[in-house]
Amino acid sequence: MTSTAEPRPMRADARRNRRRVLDAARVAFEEGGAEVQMEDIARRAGVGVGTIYRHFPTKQALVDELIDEWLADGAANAAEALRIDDPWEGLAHFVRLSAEVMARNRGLRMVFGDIGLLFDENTGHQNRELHDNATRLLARAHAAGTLRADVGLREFRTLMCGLAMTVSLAGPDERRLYADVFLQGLHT
Amino acid sequence: MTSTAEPRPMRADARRNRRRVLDAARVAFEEGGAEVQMEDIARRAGVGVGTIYRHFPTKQALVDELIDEWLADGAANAAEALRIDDPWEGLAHFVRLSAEVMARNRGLRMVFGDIGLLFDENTGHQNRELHDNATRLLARAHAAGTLRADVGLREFRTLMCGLAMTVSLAGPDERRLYADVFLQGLHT
Amino acid sequence: MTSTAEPRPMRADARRNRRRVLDAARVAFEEGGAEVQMEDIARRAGVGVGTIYRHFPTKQALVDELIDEWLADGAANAAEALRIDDPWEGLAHFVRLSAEVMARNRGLRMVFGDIGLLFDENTGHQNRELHDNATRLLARAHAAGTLRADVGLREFRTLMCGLAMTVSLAGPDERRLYADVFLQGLHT
Amino acid sequence: MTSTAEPRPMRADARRNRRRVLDAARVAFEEGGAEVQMEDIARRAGVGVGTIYRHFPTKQALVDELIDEWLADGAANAAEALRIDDPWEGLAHFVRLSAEVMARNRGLRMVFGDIGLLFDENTGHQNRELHDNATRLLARAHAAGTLRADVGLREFRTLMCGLAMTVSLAGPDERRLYADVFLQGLHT
DNA sequence: GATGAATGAGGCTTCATTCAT
DNA sequence: CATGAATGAAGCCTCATTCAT
Repeated sequence: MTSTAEPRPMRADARRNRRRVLDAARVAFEEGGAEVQMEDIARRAGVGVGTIYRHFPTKQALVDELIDEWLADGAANAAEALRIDDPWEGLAHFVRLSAEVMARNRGLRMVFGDIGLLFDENTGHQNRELHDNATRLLARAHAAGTLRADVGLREFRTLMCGLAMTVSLAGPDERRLYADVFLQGLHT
Repeated sequence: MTSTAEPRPMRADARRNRRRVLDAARVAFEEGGAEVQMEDIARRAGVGVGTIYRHFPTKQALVDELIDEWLADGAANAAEALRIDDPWEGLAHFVRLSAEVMARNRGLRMVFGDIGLLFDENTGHQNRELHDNATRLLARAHAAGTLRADVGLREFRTLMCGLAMTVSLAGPDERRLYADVFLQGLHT
Repeated sequence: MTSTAEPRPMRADARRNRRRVLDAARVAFEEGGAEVQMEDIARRAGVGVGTIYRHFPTKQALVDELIDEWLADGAANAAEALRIDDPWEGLAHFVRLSAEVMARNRGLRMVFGDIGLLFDENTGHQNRELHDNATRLLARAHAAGTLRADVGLREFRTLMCGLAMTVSLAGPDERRLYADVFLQGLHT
Repeated sequence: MTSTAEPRPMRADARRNRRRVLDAARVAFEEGGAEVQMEDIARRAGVGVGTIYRHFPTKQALVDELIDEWLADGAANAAEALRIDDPWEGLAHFVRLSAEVMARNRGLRMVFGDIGLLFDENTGHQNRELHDNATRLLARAHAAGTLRADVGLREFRTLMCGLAMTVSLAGPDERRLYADVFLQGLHT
């Protein structure tokens, strides 16, 4: 919602604090699951709770911001994947990059329990760019005849939620295997 | 005081209430996620909170019971699958049946956020029979050369957690598709 | 309140249950302090909670009954003490017997925290006979000049509450010492 | 994070609130016995329940703090008494001062029902200074031949618990009498 | 009559959020 | 602006009492 009309440049230290809070929150959610408390996040960030509330009106708002960052990462990954000419390789690249992002954000998944909800129509979490890029990645693969025809955007998204679960349970060096199994499942 | 430590037959109405609580809890977790309140569960079950606590000392104990039932269902499914002679068909049957069980227990997944944790060494949730039967299902498929060699019990379990997430986001008629994609990913 | 007009003879087993409950309660209060639960008492008595409620409408009523028994014991002790001719020896005998009773009822003290309250005007716990006998015991000792003049019935009672505390903390073989110290303090 | 583990000076208002809570709790326990509720204490202190829990993690912790203050008062009284040269007068002074402290803390006694428990080995409530000073007070009196030889520290403590009960039932102007009777009982 | 399962008001405690310093 | 102390609604659980078996 802060697309244009920047209200105010924000002081350097304020921006730094904001960043620290977001990073601390991501780590905290990862270690503590859904029940991390604002005090924990504040302590990790090295600030007082009050400072968090200066930047985020609500705990939920803080979580929302993390999700938006997650989706933005996804959009960038999809864009990068589109630069690969081969349709299937592009899709595979996107899946592998996404596995990393999803693993890094495993804490968020635990907050919601249900990643799927994040991409739901009722939540405010849509990233147009991600949506568009993913659509094109799938379309190219469909056109090339390498992606199962019965897997559209909706199915792909649902399956990706499963992959998110899987990779978030796996160690860093296992993610590649799981991405491969996943991709094999999608191939015609 | 009953000499040989009989677990006591339990009055008919008590057993019925216990069952109602478990069923109500499953539904409640499904609709309300992890934060359902004991009062909610009680209301759905048509009993007072006290009755829940007579049967389950703790909210967690109630959840644990549901999980144990889940695993027991899994064990039974695996046993049924073993009765199918063809190794791959047996595995496929187990995966499809499991998709049903996992979908029915989607609420529990949300309670934990992390199903993987359930099968952790540190939690009390192991079902020996499920473990043994699954091991044999995989061994048969490996011997027949139909299952990817790099997918052992651990990997299978991790992947199943992903499938649990996927099917719990899907409608009843989509589960078959997701199970198929999953199985295709596992095949050599 | 059940002086005359016995409502009904009460069946033998009913009377026995009543007795068992009272005894179980005394022991339970002693071991568990004020927070013993009705279930505990029932278990110790070997009956169901319902049976307790058949005999005592309220937990408080059960406690009241125990207190009344305590006071009745005290009255009997005082009567016995009055049969000793020597005034001081009579008083001493009463104090020593009381030490036993108070020790046996230590649990009740913990229930109230404040034995003094038991003898308060606002509670229903007066035992006329105890009151009268104690008055006479003191009067005799005062007349003989062996009891401090500044210790009347009120003061004596207050001091006895202290002795109750002391002996309830002491082992069986220490009670005599504490009673002696107590008596020495009262002597002229 | 303050390198040398400073206990932190604590903000002025925080310290004041902590004090208010302790004082309110003392009064509340006195009036309401063991079953005072945290809400009551909070209301009396003019703070919210949360504030109590910021200072004391548990109701029990609050009680513990009051007990420690009680024992610290006792230790100071014993130290003061030791400055009196005459052994018996020193002991007498300690007993009289203690009567005041015990009366002021009558509520705490009711919380436990059993003060003796407070000085038990299993509770964390020992005050080394009180223990040492009391030991010396008794030793001096024993050496002077004015204190009964069969009353050691243990017996003295047990008897003091009785005095605590007595004075807490008495009005302010009666305490002196009860202390005198007590002392007379201890004298050779 | 006896039993123990069911009830539910009420207590202790937590934690997101607000506000004085 | 930053801090962390204060707030209080809300949740889990207990236990005296009631009631169906």
